[in-house]
Amino acid sequence: MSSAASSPAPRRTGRPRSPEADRAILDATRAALVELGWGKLTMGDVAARAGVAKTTLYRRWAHKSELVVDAVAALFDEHLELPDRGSLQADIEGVVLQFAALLERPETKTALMAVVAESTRDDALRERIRGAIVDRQKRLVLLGRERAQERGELPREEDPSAAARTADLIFDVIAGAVVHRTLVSAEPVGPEWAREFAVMLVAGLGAGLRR
Amino acid sequence: MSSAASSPAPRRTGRPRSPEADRAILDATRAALVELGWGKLTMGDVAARAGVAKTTLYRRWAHKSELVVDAVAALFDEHLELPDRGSLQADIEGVVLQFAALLERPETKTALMAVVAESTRDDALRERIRGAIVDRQKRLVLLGRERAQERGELPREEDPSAAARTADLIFDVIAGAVVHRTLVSAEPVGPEWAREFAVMLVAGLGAGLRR
DNA sequence: GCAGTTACGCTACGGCTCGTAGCGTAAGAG
DNA sequence: CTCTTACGCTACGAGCCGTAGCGTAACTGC
Repeated sequence: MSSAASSPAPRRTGRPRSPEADRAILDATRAALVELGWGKLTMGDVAARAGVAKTTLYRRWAHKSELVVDAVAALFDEHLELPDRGSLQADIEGVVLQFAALLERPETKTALMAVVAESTRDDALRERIRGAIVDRQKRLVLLGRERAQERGELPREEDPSAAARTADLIFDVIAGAVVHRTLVSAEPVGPEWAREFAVMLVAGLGAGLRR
Repeated sequence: MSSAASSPAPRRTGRPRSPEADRAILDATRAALVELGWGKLTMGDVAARAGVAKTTLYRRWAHKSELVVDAVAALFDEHLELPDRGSLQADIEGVVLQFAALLERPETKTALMAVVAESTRDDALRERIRGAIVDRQKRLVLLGRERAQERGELPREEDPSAAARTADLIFDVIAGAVVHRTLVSAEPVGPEWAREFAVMLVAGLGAGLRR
């Protein structure tokens, strides 16, 4: 969650913000993304769908991109997890298929790249994306590595900074490959692709760390 | 090149389109991307910068996204090549650094994700991006693999469809990782990162194909 | 209860961008 | 020298943005 404000004062006096309006707006945003896509989505349209005044919308989100980040982040919260599938390769295949399924959704597909594009010129937006989406994905990588180390599939790296760099590398490789395959190459990510990718990555990790 | 029209009839009668205007518009587009970014770039502004009437602009490009694709594609033409660096790993490092340098440019950084985002709802735009940008990148992958096979670093795959799938996989991994690192993680791609990435990928390729 | 504070819905607005139309003029082709 | 197309210019309706102003609703603290 953590819609708009959660910083210092949780607001103690006056009429509280309506949680129904929050939900209605985020739902309406996702519906609008599906029907119209990022480019044609307008604040006025979202407000109308949500049965809410436009001013109510602007009280919560200053810009379209922030609203969309929050709307999409909820999907990531719901649909990203990493059950133990028994091996590093199986875990990678699982998370790849899960992430790909998220990107196949029309809401996510049209919105994710757009907000990332805007974030290249907006530091606050980039931080919002990081906190709401990216960091949660990265946690899966850290968890998967921890499990693999417990299984003895990956060595434990002593140098913490090197370990962090490796985790970042793995994260960029996994997330980047899935995003590129789905959105740039516009090809589906099926079980075969996930398998081939995971095979390659596991082999690369083993060799790279065995140096 | 291949700016706007190159389809059937190269237009034989009447006043020809001004090549100076073409160049001026594309230059102005890149300049506007640097100063304003994708989001605030407007057709009117580009026309003014180029010293050209807005109507002249709309005669060539129907939408902002198509104009920007052509403007950015020229950069890819100029700055992407694959000199033989002697080994597969060195070739990968080289192309990664080259691609990353392109993505670090403010024009490219702000524009590339934006047009890809729009292309998820616009098939014509996706084809334009593919022809102007993606296919040229992919050629480097094919060239690099060919060289590696001549050096004996990679086996030759008999099944052509499997070979094509492998090439697509490699392409998505390389391009995706660099894009994700640069635009989502917002971390620089330096020689160390390129080395670690290339080491991992080469190891993964060797093992994956050795099955 | 009652005052204080904040959220809400509604309306209206100026400002900006879009994409097009209409005109007179410029530049090549036959 | 005519035909055809490109060009610059101006003007325009349409749509969206983000805000202001108002009266009303909801909740807190005295």
